[in-house]
Amino acid sequence: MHNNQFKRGELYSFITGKASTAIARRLQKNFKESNVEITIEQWSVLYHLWKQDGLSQQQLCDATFRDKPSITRLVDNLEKLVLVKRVASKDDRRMNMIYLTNEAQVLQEQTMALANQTLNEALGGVTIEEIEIAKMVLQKVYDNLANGTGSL
Amino acid sequence: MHNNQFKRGELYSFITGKASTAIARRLQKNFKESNVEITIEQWSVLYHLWKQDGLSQQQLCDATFRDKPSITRLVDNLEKLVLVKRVASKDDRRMNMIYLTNEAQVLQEQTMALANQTLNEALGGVTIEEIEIAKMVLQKVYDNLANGTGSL
DNA sequence: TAACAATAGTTGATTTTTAAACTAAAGTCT
DNA sequence: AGACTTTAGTTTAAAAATCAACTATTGTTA
Repeated sequence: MHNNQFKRGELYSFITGKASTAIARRLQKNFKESNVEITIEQWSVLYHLWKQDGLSQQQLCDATFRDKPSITRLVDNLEKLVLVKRVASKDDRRMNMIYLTNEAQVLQEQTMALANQTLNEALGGVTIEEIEIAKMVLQKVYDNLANGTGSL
Repeated sequence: MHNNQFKRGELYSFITGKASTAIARRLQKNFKESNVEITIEQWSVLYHLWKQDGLSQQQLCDATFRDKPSITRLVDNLEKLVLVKRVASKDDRRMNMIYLTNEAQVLQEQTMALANQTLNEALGGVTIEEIEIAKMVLQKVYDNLANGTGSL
């Protein structure tokens, strides 16, 4: 009920996420060209484990914005690739703590470089100020929708 | 090419599209609560047909940023739901023109209202100027990746 | 015209996502 | 302690995405 009298007809891309889909496809392509044989979804899990190792599956759900079954299967596949390891928590036997293997540590530098390269390709011709505003808008959108039943 | 010295570590959401995922989930939830029994993907096809009826499947690929098999199956399912109809083109017998049924016409007003409501929920507290900049950035990202050496 | 290439769409196999129902382990409350 | 609820994770089934191979039609070109 505030001043959001934007042009509705042009907001389709906000819903479909064309830009993020394009970035993900390009990143996947850049992985493939460098013979990095993991999916973007798997990489997004590794990304958060590189920031902090030993997260629980629930923490990975929150971090990657995926639901529990998705994380279960992603961790399944990452275990098959010997990139992570499930370790039962001693404090709470319901929880699995997910740890990176040495094989996964090796991937960090290369894939982060590819991610940065991809973002450079994506953000060419966009100023830092514009990027900051876009980031802020996307974060606000997420916050608006992430909690509660959230009507304004 | 040059001055994109942004803070990389915070750009994760650009890749994962958390915001657009959140919007899509909320829209799906709002559909469900109003007993609109279609998926967001199906709706995205109908959306473009409401703008212009009788598009070919290839045109729907371009409009929705999906590949041909995806559109084939989406149109399959929409035909099962009696929301669209395939009509062989007379000019080019390779092409199917996709037309909305009366049942689909009825959905337009209700679902567009739900989409607007969802966007209002998503964009609360964001100014028009910020939205315009975010839209521009996302469009530029898409253009940067769609043209180049890119796929599709 | 014949040979070849490009385009529109389909089909098959594999993977991912999602919702819903489910098990197991903690926590809560009397 | 016993009943109830919550939390962490798994499983199942359906929709969708992706990659590759395929048919049919159209366009190009020698």
